[in-house]
Amino acid sequence: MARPTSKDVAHAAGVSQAAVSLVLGDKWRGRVSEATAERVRTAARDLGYRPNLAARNLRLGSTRTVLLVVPALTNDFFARVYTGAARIAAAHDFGVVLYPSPDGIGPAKDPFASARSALDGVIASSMAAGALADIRGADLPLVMLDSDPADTTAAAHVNVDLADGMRQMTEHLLSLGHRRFLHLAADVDSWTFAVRADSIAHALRTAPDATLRTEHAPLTVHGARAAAERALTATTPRPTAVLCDDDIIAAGACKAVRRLGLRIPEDISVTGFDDLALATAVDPELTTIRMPAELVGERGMQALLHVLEGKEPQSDALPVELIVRDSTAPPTA
Amino acid sequence: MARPTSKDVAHAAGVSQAAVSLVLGDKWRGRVSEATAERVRTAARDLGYRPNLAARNLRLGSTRTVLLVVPALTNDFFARVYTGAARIAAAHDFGVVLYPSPDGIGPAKDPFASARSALDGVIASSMAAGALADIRGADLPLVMLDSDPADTTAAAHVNVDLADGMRQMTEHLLSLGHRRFLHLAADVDSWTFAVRADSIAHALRTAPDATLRTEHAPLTVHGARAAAERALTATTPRPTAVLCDDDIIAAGACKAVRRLGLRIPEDISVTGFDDLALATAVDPELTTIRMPAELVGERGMQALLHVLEGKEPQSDALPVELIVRDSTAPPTA
DNA sequence: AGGATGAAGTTTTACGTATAACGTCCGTGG
DNA sequence: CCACGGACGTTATACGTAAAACTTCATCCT
Repeated sequence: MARPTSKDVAHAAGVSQAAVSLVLGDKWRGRVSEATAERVRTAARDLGYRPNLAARNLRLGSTRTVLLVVPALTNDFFARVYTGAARIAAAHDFGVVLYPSPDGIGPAKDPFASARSALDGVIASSMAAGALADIRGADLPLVMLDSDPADTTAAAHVNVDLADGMRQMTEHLLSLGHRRFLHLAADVDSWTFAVRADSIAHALRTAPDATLRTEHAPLTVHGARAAAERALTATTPRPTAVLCDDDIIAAGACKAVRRLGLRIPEDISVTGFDDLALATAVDPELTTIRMPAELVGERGMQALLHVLEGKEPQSDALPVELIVRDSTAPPTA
Repeated sequence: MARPTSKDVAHAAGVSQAAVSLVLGDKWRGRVSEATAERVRTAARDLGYRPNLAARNLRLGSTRTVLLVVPALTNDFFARVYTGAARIAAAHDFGVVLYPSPDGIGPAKDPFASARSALDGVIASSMAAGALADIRGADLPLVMLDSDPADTTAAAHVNVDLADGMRQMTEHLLSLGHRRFLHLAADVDSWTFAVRADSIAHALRTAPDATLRTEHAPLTVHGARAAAERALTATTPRPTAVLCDDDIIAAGACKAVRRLGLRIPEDISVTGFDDLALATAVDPELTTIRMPAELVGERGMQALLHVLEGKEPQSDALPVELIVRDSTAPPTA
């Protein structure tokens, strides 16, 4: 038989469709007797009734579903953001649908083809500058995570104190005695990486004798390895510390250093960013900056829920933490 | 103003709502004049009209959306499966919604809370034995990837020739001269891992002098490291080759080997499985088995589309490939 | 006694879309 | 001169649900 509807349940229980809706919607205290309610419930169970979500969404004018747009799935930062967002959503009887932007960090082309469900709102994390055109056009409430706070198309922002993170990292290296730096910057035009570069430059002003070379690297281990190798061989005297925009880039940098026959951290210190699972999967384990990823997801969802309720959300910069592991040490030269 | 409906567009263009639906649905050849059609289109554009998906889904009785259930997001195998599935889906004007089972490889609790959009079907990848109860109860067409073909609740299966993969890997090590094996098995009751164990046992029958010890390890780098350390110190004489169920476990095993002061591959060979990004991010790069992950996603989606059209899908085992890198070598002892 | 109250339902309506069924006008062939 | 079929639309209806508005009947207070 075809999928049973509430009308079928009503017929089976000998009541009207409205009664079924009341009972199953748990809004029947004082409107339907306990006996009838029980009859409806068993009828529904016997028929295997599942409400038609499309009809409910149409009726209610809301789907209690939000879209989370992320640039990549292979990065567990986003997995943790999702976890946090989904937890808060579940507590408010909302669902989260995940849309990985197909080109990695790049334009999000028609995310609504991927999730044709009607949506109540959108959360976008760490997206590149012009990547959200389609989403903006949809006039849905938008919360941006880890993105330029100056972007006014978003109803709210949730950001991590990245500048403080890169400052802490740079000062960590300075205090170890490093003065010649290589910055392996992600080859992506996104706010989150621009902040890192600024912050390094700013932190180095306190050390006038420090030198900084910047090299751009793709967000893959092998691409980053090639870029690091290039930069390390081309720069004399050789840098003693490599600041990477990301743990993935750092993993590539480590491979490059070893390829050149050098040791980490004795000859060169390497630092990551994000504290991905990768950071402790490689040898040596990376000194890095831990992002409160789940908290970012939670705050993002809370902000969106506030927007949906018409309240004004507040946004503040969440703190990060410097995690010192085995990839940094004082320079020997 | 509130979101415009097709009725608003009709009013603006001076036609009936039906005409709007015909024009925008691209089903108007011979029913509406080109001039009127153009008027409707500009009116729709001016008002920023977007069709209400919930209403359309209700009317059509189909959402052209399928759910992809995966056990984890941090594993790029699943990211690639998604990519393949989404590509095929897009070509057929379908969307894919991703549901990461919250407990990693474990029970999928109410996936429909996560994607309350009505769904036309479900694809589930590599899920543990009893993890799909809720999905089965939803009486939606179900395609299973990388799962027990004997499970008859699925309308179709897409599998990779894992047995052949583990056979190739075992024979690779045998041909290098290894005889003392440690199998680091994933601590998960799922078909995909059961096959690996069987296949190793089967392949070792051709070498009567070979010994095999099996140790269970969690699917995390650190958990696997601990398990590997335990097994390697407890077994004498020490194994010369470690067969891991997964690249993540292999990464942990590598850390364990180095902690014991041994070298890879000179003292101990370590093998992975899946060819994740991690396999080439660690040092040495892992000898592993490459899975045709995107192809799995594509075939899965094709099978589901066939089921939805009432056709019978065919299922065959996709081939894998042995990738020899730097983590395996002949034993020196 | 008689209206007010409340329990236990039912009838009706609306959500926005897609499409089947139905009109209307006009040119044309017989 | 009239029936007939295309071109160009419109009107009406159904999808399944939630909830407002209404009915019915028994009880209770004054």
